[in-house]
Amino acid sequence: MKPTVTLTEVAAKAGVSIATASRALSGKPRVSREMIERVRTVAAELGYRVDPIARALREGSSRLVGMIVPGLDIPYFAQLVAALEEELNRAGFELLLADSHGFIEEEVRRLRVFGDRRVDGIIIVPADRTASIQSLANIPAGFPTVEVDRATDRPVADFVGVDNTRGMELLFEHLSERQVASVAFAGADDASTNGVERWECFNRLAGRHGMEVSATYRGDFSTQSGAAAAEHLLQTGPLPDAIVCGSDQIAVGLISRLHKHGYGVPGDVLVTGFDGGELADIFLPTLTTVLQPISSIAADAVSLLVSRMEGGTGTIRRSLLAPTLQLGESTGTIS
Amino acid sequence: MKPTVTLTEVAAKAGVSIATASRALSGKPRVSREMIERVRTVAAELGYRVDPIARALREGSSRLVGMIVPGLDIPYFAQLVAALEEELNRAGFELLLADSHGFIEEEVRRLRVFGDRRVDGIIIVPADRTASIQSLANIPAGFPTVEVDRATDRPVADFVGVDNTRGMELLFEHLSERQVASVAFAGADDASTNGVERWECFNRLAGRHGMEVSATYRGDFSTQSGAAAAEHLLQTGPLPDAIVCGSDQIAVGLISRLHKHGYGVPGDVLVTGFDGGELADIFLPTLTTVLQPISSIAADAVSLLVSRMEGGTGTIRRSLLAPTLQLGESTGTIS
DNA sequence: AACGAGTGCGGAAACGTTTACACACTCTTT
DNA sequence: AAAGAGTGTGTAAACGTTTCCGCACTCGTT
Repeated sequence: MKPTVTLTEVAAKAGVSIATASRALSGKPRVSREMIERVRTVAAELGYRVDPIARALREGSSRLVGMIVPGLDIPYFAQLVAALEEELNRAGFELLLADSHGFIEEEVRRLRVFGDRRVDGIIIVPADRTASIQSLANIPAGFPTVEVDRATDRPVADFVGVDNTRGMELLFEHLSERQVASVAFAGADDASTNGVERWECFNRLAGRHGMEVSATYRGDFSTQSGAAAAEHLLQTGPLPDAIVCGSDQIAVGLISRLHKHGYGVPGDVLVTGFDGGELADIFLPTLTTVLQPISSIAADAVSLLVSRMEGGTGTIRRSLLAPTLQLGESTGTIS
Repeated sequence: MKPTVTLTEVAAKAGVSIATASRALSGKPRVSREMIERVRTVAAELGYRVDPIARALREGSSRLVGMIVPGLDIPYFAQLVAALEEELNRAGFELLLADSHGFIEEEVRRLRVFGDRRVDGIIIVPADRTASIQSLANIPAGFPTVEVDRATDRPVADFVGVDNTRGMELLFEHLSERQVASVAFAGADDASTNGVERWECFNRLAGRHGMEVSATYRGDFSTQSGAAAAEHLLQTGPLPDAIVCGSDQIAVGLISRLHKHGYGVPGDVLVTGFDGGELADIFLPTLTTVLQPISSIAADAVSLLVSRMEGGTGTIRRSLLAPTLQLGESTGTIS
């Protein structure tokens, strides 16, 4: 699978030096109009395509972007990767994908490989809010990097993610309309900024809307965690009017478990999710959730990355994108 | 993000030529024991790591494996990618990921880029049973390639996937035990081998078990298709005893839609899925489905690929892995 | 008429490896 | 004692680009 036709051959056939051929093809100045024309034609005839490896060696850049996620099998991350891959491709980059499985050591290891491979930029969903700061410290300062979905505590790179505050506000407005007086929280622990922020927003907004907080459970974003939350809530007392969950996965895990214990949603308790996507639409009941603007996140992340790669310097940016409320049956029949 | 320390520096510090240094590090013969020791120590001290780009240019291989899937946002493919990424990494390869979105043109375009990038192998889930033969024709004969999950009609590369026949047999044995007398099918069209095979198996096995086939619907593997199937079945007459679906997505889409029309599962009709995974476990009702041996598929695919890369020649292989039956509530309460 | 600036092109170096080849040396074999 | 077979090491070429630099030439300006 070696390059069939090299620049040397193109140059030879066009009767010019490889220097001129290179300039003609790459659109660099100091080449005459007709020369450009001639070389281009020959190149097209021969089906020449520049060898990315040779170019990378010479230029020190590869038109490759490395991405690290903590768990590809998590639907939300899969969607994120899908959106980013498309966006990167549109911008002319290939995607080098790695899964950290949530381990810091894996994260640093894969980041190192990315460095060796001379990726032009890095997209990362940090495994841990604090520990990942160390992983990212291995990246040279100013290297095009963007954190997606979750941020690190100290702003060490550009960040693009959903506006958790706005999302929770939308949810509480809705719950308020539904006359909810008591709420419980089933979310994630402090390992991720999303875990922290959604939790803080929950408390603040429950207070602001005068709702009583009956119980809280914090694990991770998985369905198993949702099930565990259900058990916890059932043990600590009577169910509240509504349960706010940190992700759709948690919500369905929780609903599923409540169901096993004979409690129905929205009959016995209202439930909300966070993320949106296919799961929310097809689950029974369908989920009232906060719909993440995934394509916007992807587009924003890539454009941020590209601007950095083009030398765009300046202070670290933080881009929070507004989500939308998606109504489902889990907070009552849709009117 | 350039390599900080090169082989030249290591050689200089060790007081040897770069040739010897290279041989010492790569474990090639014709170097003395103590020299290997010396160079290795110096390399470690300096934190030297070989530059994959320079090596790729020289050797013509990159320790990169390209993978193409038709839709990363499809949960099953996401899981497959996750499993393969892990397996590849274990074998010392990085994953270059591309999404064809099911389009042949995208497929050939991305394959071409893979070629330019000198990937050492290709893993592909063909977009189309027949059209993808042409895409794959662009790959030089004998180039390490493996089709996963779906095969092309003509065997043009090694294939690893689930044993559809076995899977469907497991399902029908189960349905037979449940005294099912009439069945309907909601599966995918002829674009993929899985679509074809599961359909053929369904017909064959329904016949063998003496079940009446009430209706059939064939779209794609999505939940939308499942919903459409539900509508179709409801229109064509009374519901059968059981509905066999071509994927879990179809199953949940179908159940969801049946629910909207007031029909319950397993109360009014039994439903089976195909694939297994989180969705099947948490849906209400949980799904009786055929659990794909994803890790085995991934392991097999990579080992097949690696053996080809090591020069393993020989006839094209076809590896069908046995799935297992996973019981859920959708075919009746679990005893 | 001489000069400087600008333009078009080619030669060759450089990116960091791996490896073919040559050389020197040590044993073993005749 | 000469030849042959290893063994350890170094020199240099090669992979395919991009680009620095130098040369030749054409203008427009003094």
